Amino acid sequence: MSEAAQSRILVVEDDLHLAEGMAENMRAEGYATDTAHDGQLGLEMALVGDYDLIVLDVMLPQMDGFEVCKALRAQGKSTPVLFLTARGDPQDRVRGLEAGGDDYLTKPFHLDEFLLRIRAILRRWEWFKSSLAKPATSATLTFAGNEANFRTFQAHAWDGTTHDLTEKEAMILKVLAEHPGEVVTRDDLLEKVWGYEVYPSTRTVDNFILRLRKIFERDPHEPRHFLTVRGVGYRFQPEGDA
Amino acid sequence: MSEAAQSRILVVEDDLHLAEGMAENMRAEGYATDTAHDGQLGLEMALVGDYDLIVLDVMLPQMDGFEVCKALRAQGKSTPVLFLTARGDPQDRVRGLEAGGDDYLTKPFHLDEFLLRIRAILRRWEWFKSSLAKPATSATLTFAGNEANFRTFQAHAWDGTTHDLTEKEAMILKVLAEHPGEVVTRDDLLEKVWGYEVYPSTRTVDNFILRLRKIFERDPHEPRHFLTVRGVGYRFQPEGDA
DNA sequence: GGCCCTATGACATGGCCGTGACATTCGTTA
DNA sequence: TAACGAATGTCACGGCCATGTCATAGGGCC
Repeated sequence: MSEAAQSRILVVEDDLHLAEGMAENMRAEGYATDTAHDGQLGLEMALVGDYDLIVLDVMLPQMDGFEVCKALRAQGKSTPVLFLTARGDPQDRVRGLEAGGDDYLTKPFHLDEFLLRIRAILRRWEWFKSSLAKPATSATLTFAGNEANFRTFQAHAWDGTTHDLTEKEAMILKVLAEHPGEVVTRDDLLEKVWGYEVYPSTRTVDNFILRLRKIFERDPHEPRHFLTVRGVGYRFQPEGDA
Repeated sequence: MSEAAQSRILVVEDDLHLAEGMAENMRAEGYATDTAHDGQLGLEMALVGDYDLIVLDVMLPQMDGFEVCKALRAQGKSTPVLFLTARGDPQDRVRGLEAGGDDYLTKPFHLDEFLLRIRAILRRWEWFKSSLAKPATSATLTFAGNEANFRTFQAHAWDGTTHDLTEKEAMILKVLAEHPGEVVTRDDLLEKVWGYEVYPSTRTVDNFILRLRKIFERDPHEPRHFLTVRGVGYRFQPEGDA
């Protein structure tokens, strides 16, 4: 598993045996895992480390899982949290969601299910999907006679042609569109679309910009909407000047 | 809650007070509820009535919940069952699943949690059944010379052939058809069709897409209606382009 | 026991994405 | 203003992974 895009997971669980077991299995799946055995330490690590997911036991020494999660959120950390709880306390699920958790699993659980949840949470484009959830408008981007639909992954260009967008194309377009007129760094794009600590070589991003230009620009060589800001990144300009 | 497609729920619980409390709350949520206070009666009602969900206490006079469930299944009833059990017996969950139950909740439980589970279980079938309930049109899907009837589970393909759809085939088709043109994730399909907490391995979904293509596509190798969006999911396109 | 439906694994395949090479443009300096 | 270096534009190739596809196993029901 030599994935460059290795997800970093923090396991906060006081049962050493269980913690190590989970960590082991996740490593086998290609995740990079750290463990903490009490809430206090867990919180510190979560705050400092740049994790993609935190697996958080509810019953913990020092500080229980809910508190850890709340503290995290209070500090502005939005790392996804998967709660683990012993069965028998039906309120846990509700409390977990209230505390800002993302998912919830009761012990004892099946390993398969555990890994499935993790995978589900880690999907890069959770943000992408969730951003489409509510306002119907946000699922669509319209500019200069172009129209891109993030739900259908289809785009209708100004010249009447229709294009199927790929996953990355759509995501990059969405990131840019979310900051109209602002410069978006390559690193911003990489982080949003590819995830933390993934740095495909530099040309990669350019290539996708290139493709977007080819689809949406009247003259790809003379871009009016996907502008380069030399040394910094790209800027999306919905209203092409005359 | 004036849903025309009101879900019918049977509560089998010997604690009269608790039973009435649950029924009350569910009614407030818009469900139609009946109650039975022992296993024997519960089983009879379950067999006769057309319920969408049965909430089944494990500890019951006459006949315990597991037996009721087993008997139900033996009679070919596949109504979803939510078990209620007093805390303390870790094996209950396993026994419940073995008996053919769908979910499991330990007493005492939080009302929110209870309703949450109910909603989750019902969601699976509710949408399917309710969509068939009223407008005759919605029970039928027509596209590109194909016609599928979700009430009869029969499909007439463009080439004149007739196919009997299986349960899963029909449900997957319906999920896709409800979001024409939109990309539907595998996870979406799994959740909608299989229900939460059930995650068949990845290839399963593909196989059903394959079968749908074989039935409805002129050239299954060159699909025009059941399109793949690599890395994301599938998209149903009623109007095949020329 | 036999049938139908579903789930799973193995293998083939095709497309997306990443990479590097080269061309080109921009900014900077003298 | 010309020249040089660096950043970006652009293209084409190839690997890898998601999907297509099939055959088979398992499970429930008759």
